[in-house]
Amino acid sequence: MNIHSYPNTCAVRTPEGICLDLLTEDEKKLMDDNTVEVFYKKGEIICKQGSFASKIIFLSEGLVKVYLEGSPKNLVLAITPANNLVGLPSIYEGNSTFLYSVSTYVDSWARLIDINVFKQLLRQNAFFASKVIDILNENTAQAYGRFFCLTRKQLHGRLADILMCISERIFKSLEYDLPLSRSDLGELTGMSTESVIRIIKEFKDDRLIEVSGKKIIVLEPERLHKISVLG
Amino acid sequence: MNIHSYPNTCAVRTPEGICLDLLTEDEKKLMDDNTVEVFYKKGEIICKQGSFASKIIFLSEGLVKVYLEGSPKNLVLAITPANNLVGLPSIYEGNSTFLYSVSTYVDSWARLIDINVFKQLLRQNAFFASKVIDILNENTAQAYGRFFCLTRKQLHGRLADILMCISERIFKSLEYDLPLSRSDLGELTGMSTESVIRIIKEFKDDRLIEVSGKKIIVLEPERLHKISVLG
DNA sequence: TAAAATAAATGACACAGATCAGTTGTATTT
DNA sequence: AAATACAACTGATCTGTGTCATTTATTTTA
Repeated sequence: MNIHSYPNTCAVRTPEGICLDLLTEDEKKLMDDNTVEVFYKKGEIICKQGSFASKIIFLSEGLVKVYLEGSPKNLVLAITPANNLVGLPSIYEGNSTFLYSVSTYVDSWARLIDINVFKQLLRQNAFFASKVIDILNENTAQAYGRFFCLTRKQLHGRLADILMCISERIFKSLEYDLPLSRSDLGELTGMSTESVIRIIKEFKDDRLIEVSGKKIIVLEPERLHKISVLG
Repeated sequence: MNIHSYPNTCAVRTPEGICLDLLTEDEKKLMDDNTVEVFYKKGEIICKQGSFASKIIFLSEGLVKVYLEGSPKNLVLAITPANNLVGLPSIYEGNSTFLYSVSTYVDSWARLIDINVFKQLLRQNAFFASKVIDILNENTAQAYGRFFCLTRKQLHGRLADILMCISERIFKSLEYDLPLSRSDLGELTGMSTESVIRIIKEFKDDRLIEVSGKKIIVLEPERLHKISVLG
C-alpha cells in the first residue's frame, strides 16, 4: 500500500531551517561578499537552461517556476515559493550549465550566490554539505512525485493534485488567489488550456471547489485528494 | 537551442572514480565493518519503496531497475549497471523510508552499507559529502532527461531513446543481448508491450536496427538519434 | 469611454496509443 | 514426445485528450 498524506507534486515543503545557518561567521561573510540581490518583474527569466551556471539562487521573495525548455511545450519541474534555494543540481563536477530555466510568476527578489564560493564552502564544511544533501534529496522526492503524477495520472487526478498542492504548500490555506492563468495551470499539469477550463468547471459543478476568476476556494479537500490519488 | 550529444534518459553515466575513495583509512574500515555483501537472483527485490531505509546499496555486479510502485503500472526511474550507488535520495532528514523500489534484471551482487554510518561519514568528511552531491546531481540530471522523454516524446522517440541509451550507457556497444523482455521495455518506455513490438518491427523494416530475439544491433545510430530528438 | 487586446469558455472533430482478443512461436515440464 | 506455460506478434476496436474554430468575458490601452 502506498499511503501519502497529501500530494507532493508541485513544490517542496518549505524547509524549517535553512542550510546557510550552518556556516561559520567567516564563511557567512565570504558568502555575503559574493552575493548580489536582484529584483525580477513578473514573467522575467532568472536563469536560462544551457547557459553558463555562475550562480546559486536564493529566492527571498516571490514565486518562480523551474522548467525544462521544450518546443513547443516546456516541462515544469516545480514551482518554488520564497525562502528556497534554486539551481543546486547544476553544481556537479563536469557540468557548467544550468540544467533548467527559472522564471517568475510574480514580482520577486533573488539573492545570487557565486557558484564557486558555494562549491568551496561545500568542500570545507561537512555540516553545510550534509544539509545541502538533505535539500537536494527533498527536491528529488518532490520531482519523483511529480514525475509519477504526470505520467501515471490522468487529467482529473493531475488537476486535483495541483490544486491541493498549491493550497497545501504554497498558500497553506484552502482559499487563495491564484497568480497563474489557466494556461499556466495547463503548462503546470501538462495538459491543454481547454482541458484545464473544462475540468475546473466540472469540479465547480460538483461543488468540490468554488471559483471566481483567480480566486479559488477548496470546498472538499478530502474528495479532491481522493480524485488525486485515484488518478 | 538544446543540443545534447546523446540521450541520457535511462541510466547515469558510469562514474570514473567512486566517492568511496575519498574516505580515510579509518573511515573505510568503519564503512567496511558495517557493510554486507548479498547475492540477488534475477527478478528479486533489493529494496522496497516505503519500507524502512536501513541501507545504502552499492551494486558491485549486475543490472537493476529503480522504480516507483504504482497500480496497475510501475514507473521506472532509471536502470543502473554495476559500480553505482543506489538509494542515496532516501537519506534526508525527516525521511526514514525508501523513496523507490529496486529490483534486479539479472543475477546481481550488492553491498549493503548501514545508512547511519553513511550519514555519519557525510557529516564528518566534506570531500566525501561533496562527491556524493556530485553523484546526486548527476542522477537528478538523468531523471530530468527521462522525465522530459516520457512526458514530451511520443512512442517512436521514446523507444529510439531507450535503445540508444542502453547501447551507449549500459553496453557501450552498438550490438548487445538485451536482458529485458518486450514487456520490460514497455515498462521502461511507459508504453504497452504491443506498441513496443509494433515499433521494433517498424525500426527493423526501416533497417534502423537488426533484431533476432534478444539480440539487438543498432545499424543507424544517427537516424535513431534523430528520431529520439524529434520525439 | 470606446477600442483593442488578451483571457476564459464551449463545442466539434481527429488521432495517438491503450486495450482486447486472438494466433503463432518457443521454452519448460512431465 | 506430448503437454503446458509463457513470450512474441497481429489486427480490430475504443477512448482520453489535443487541436481548431468560435463566442463571450475581462483587462489594458488609447
